Amino acid sequence: MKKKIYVHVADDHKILIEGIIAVINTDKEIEIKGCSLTGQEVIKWFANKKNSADVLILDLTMPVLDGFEVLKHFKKNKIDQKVIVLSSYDDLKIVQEVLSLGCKGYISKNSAGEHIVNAIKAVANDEQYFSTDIQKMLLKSLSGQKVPSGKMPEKFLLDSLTEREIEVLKLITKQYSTTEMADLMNLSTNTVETYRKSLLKKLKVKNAVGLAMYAVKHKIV
Amino acid sequence: MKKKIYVHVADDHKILIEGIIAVINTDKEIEIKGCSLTGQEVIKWFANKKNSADVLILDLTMPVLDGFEVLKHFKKNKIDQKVIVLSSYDDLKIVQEVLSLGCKGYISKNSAGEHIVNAIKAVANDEQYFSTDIQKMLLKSLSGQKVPSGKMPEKFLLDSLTEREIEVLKLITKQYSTTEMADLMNLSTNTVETYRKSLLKKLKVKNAVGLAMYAVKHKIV
DNA sequence: TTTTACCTCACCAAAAACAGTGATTAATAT
DNA sequence: ATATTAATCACTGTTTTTGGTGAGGTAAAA
Repeated sequence: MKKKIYVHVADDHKILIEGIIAVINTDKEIEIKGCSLTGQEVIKWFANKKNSADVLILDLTMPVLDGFEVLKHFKKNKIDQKVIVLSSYDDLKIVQEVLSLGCKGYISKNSAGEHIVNAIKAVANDEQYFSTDIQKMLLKSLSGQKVPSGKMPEKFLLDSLTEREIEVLKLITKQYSTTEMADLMNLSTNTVETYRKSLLKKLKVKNAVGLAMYAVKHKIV
Repeated sequence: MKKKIYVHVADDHKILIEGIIAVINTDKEIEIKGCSLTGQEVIKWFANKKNSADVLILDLTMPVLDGFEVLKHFKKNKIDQKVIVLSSYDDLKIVQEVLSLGCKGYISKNSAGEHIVNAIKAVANDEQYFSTDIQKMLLKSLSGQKVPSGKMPEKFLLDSLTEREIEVLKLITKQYSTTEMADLMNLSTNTVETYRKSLLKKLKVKNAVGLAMYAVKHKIV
């Protein structure tokens, strides 16, 4: 019998935690050592010297403190905690961000539950682990290919807009047409259209209405 | 041995589905009869006469068609399907909305997994079921107390416009194109365009973005 | 120094939106 | 009985948006 692997699970949805526990319990080698519903709880739990876990399964979107904050906390305080991120986001930038923050594995929530068990074992054994969709994405980017942007938290989307794009976005919400904007900004209509297309792509919406709704939601207007 | 209860699960996150299945499998009385990842899949599944389920567990946020649209489809086509909504939203208006659309139970994703089993049994037995947090909220509102608004998607209500126009307006804010609306509402594109033009005239705006902004301004967003 | 990000513009093609006019039916109100 | 309103659809246009590809210049960063 190998040594047991102890795991801590953090996600704001209890039901998902229970699902993970159910999946993990099918494997005798792994044991749950506790779970948290917020990033704050995670940090508190690991701050207690009586607590420890070989692997932390970490969701990125949680109230109070999110997964990014937890990873930053570990890095800042030089706590060498093995972390597997379990997220519904599948954007390259997000993956790169958490990897730079020291996470050792990344599993998309869209992948099958068995992957969690494999990931835990790999990471506990000082390897890295990525679910197949994430693996493909990383390989693609390493081979220099462009990776289309995927689902990601909105705070990242906002940052990715340039000044000009935000200008155009504001004018769109004021019902300006492309020619009117080009006039006002002293640009060619082609240029304005380029920004328009770039906005659609970056914010992952279908049309100008989607842009307007996004702008409202994020108080850009 | 009682008669088995057959259940269909719809959620865009496979892992959550697996979690639910794991929880449900602890109870011999209940059996999974299929699952869907989008609202469109749900509708298609139930449209097939070979398929049926006593209870549908329904997420509200799904791609292609969301949970609201699924409930609307059932109501419109007078399909008497027992539905339990499983959502991360905990706003009173959302709960009222889905109840008015005929749903029989509402479980917050923050509640423990055992509730799902209880909910399924209750609803299969023609009762209603709400997780404790939702119950508290409903009681509070029934006793006339104000309920603070919780997490919710974008919703609104409007006057002076006809029902059909409001429907179209709602869909426009969701980035539907005219053909998509015509498809969904079983109308000709000409008709939908008529509503569109009528909206532009009545609300005195230039384009679809103006409509969307109006919708936002005159409602709860 | 090389790479990357941003701003700028062009050309092409298809899809969608916008504009106006008019018409039928059914229900409702006067 | 008649007028109004809502819902439905058609025909014919023009304008705008959307999608894709490509590319030059500049400034900052690695």
